[in-house]
Amino acid sequence: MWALADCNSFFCSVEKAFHAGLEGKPVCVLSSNDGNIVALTPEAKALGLKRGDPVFKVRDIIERHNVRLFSSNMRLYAAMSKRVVAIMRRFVAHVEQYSIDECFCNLDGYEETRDITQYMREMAATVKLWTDIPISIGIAPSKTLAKAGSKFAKKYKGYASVCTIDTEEKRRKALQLTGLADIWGIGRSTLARLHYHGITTPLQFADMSEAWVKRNFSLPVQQTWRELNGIACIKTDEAAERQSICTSRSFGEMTSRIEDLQSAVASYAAACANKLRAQQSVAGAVTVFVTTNRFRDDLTQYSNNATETFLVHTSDTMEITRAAWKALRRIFLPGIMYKKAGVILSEITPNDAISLNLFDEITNRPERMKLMDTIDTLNQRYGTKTVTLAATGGKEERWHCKSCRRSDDFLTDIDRLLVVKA
DNA sequence: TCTGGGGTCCTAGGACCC
DNA sequence: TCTGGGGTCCTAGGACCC
Repeated sequence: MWALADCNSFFCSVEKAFHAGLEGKPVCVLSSNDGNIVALTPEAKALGLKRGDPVFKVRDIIERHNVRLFSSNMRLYAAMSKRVVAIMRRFVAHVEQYSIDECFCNLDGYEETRDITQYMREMAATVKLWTDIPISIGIAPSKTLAKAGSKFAKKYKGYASVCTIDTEEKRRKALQLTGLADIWGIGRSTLARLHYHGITTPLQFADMSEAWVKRNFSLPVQQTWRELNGIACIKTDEAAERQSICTSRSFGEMTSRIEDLQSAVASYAAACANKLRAQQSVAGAVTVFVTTNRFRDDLTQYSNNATETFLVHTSDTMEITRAAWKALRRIFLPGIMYKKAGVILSEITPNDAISLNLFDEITNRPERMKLMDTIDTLNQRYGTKTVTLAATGGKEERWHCKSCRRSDDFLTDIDRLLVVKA
């Protein structure tokens, strides 16, 4: 059996944990530049707000109902996520973290010694008590069914945080009552095709013959069909190392200056290189992309990307930045108002597998690796921007994201510890 | 005026090989 | 004049997820 533990309105719940008086209030967390709603509480949903809504379009609802807004602070959410997962691991040996706010817990073997529904309720209560984060848990023989179960647990108080689908009767009932679009693995396009075939509920879909599903759909949809029939076949075991690493941002203000793009690209390249070194890997290629604001039909639209490859795989910030700038120069056009840029590292391999190259132009690799180590250590100890390349620009660049409602780094910055007055 | 960021996997089609 | 069959690899784009 699998349990899927999902944090309720995770980003909002984290903010609520650090800002008193928000219980039962509508709260939203916004994307970078405070552009869109990316997370919201049930109270905010009840006002008609939706995930993805541009803030400026729903400004009147927000003001009328005094919705509390926060800029997203991913560092804070990641730190809280770590704590939540650590608590889950106290209860279950085999936990697969699936996303920042979801974990699959393998309950095989636990059934024999205890009531797993009660056990998961205990886990949820502990997470809530120790972190203030509410979670909902679904238990079922497959991950897809467990996810469906967690939605019931979230929706109906009666489940007391845990919904278990462990009989054929419960499975059929759950599939009858779940929306087809809410099933994990069924997106917009599959939904449309299922509708075309007259299928409107997950139960109808699950009851089709396997041959029919194979004839009409691709592998992932076939897997979903089997999972809905209680046959576990989806593997999520975290591939610890990413195959690509991307950092991209929309700018606070559009710009046509190559100097702005250069400092933005240098910052993103450095962020990518940090993530790369953190997972002890090296990359074989770097891609830079730039785009204009696709919502402005009054401006010339342009988007392009270019890739530079490395003779020797690397995680060296200076080398990656240099290559990223070279790629940028290849695609930069003057007179264009740019809105966004990004850097992607690919061809990622573990850094113990670096192969030497006869034509390598860098002769002091060991020293440069040591320099990177030192910089990483300094930045870990004294804050992420303590040592950077001058190329990343100053503290106040016009292209920097606007996020005026950002919470402090309560969990990762010693100077930002919450002060409690009792 | 203001519209997110970061991933994975699959598949179809082209290029190339014999 | 007739113009095959089987395979691999790569890539772009689609679909999906959070």
